[in-house]
Amino acid sequence: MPYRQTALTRKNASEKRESLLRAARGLVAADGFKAATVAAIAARCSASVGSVYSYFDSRDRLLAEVFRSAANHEIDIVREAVADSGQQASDRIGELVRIFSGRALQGRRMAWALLFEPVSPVVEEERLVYRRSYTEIGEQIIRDGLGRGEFVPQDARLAASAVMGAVSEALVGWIRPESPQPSPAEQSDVIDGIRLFCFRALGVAR
Amino acid sequence: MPYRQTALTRKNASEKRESLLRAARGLVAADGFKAATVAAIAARCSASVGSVYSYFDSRDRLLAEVFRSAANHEIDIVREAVADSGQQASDRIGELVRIFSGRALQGRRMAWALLFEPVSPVVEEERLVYRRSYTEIGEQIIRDGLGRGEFVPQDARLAASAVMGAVSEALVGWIRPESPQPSPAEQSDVIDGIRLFCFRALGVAR
DNA sequence: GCTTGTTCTGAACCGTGGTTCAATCCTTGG
DNA sequence: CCAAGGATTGAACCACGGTTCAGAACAAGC
Repeated sequence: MPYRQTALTRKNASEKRESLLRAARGLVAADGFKAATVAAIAARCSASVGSVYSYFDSRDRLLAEVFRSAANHEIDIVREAVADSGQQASDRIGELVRIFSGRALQGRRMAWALLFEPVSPVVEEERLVYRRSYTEIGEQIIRDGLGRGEFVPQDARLAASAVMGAVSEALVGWIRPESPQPSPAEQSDVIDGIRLFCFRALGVAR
Repeated sequence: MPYRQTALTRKNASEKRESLLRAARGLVAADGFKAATVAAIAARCSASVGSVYSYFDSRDRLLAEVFRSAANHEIDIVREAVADSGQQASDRIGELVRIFSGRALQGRRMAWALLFEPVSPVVEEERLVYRRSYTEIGEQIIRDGLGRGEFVPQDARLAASAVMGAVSEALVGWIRPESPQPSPAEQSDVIDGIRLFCFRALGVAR
């Protein structure tokens, strides 16, 4: 029974669809994609395994949708925070690093799921888009900064990748599910450390 | 039939063990850990599936051993290249980045397997050690450089992680199996770009 | 209430690849 | 040449979770 659009026949079809997505998202936020089995998702909605397949083609597509919505939510927040309203590019990069890291350290399980957890190729596809989005945001800011002579001349694309890599790697130790929640003091130390590292790397004029 | 030490009973037992490891390593180097199925490994040695289990407890342990030996080989090369013999710490970090990146761009499939390919938890354990080794090498050099006043004061551990992250992320696009082999010119551009990025980040006095 | 169409249910199915083990082959010592 | 024990073989087994689908439950129209 391939997935058909049922919104026209049942007025609460899309509502149930949403509810399944929310259930899956909850499971992912609590224990990662691995925990979001079809059975667990269905159970959370007091629905049956089979009914999930009336709303989604496959578990992979369902999870891809969960990934997309969670990722978009994150990206919107970051994009909002670094929107160009005339400040220094370095401040905008600083905000990018700060918001990204801060949210990751707050919602560690979800951050880990979005950034690092092994997932199926279909979901990995979404992750690629997600990472690229961040890199593009960074790249644009760096390009702006280069235009204003705020940064040392360099390849903006490479620099943006390297910044994202530096941030991710510096965070991964703190985000990994088996590691303990860092204290607020540790959190701000890490974030400040990364910010400064990135500022120096970009050659921010002081 | 759990794995027993057979070296005492068959003088070519350890030889066959080696041969299985070499076969597995070849498969990993060609197509990643995923391609190293027990059947494929056995076939490469004209051995049977079952006999693999006379030499190894499980596929996971076999692959963990493959990972360890390949990783140690890489690390030895890097360690050799950055051994302290009185140069500037910045040159040593430069070499670390150069050798690491150069080798990754050369043996892309193996680099991808060691750095990024999803693997079982048992093998992931080895990867953790592997990454930590690189970070520790970097950390030590940075610490030396800080002692000599070559770098701007900073947390050596964080800086080393960030450097490794920056390098990995800048490389991943070029290493990913589905991406095409970069030309020599592109390779040296990337490597030089990352080197400079890291130099700036560390605040190398110029 | 009956008919017809729609949704829901969950036990059975399936694909994959690691693992086992009884049968067989080989080697060694006498 | 013949045991006896270790090594080898590979088909059968198993675990796992996603997927299916025949039947049950339900809703709508008459």
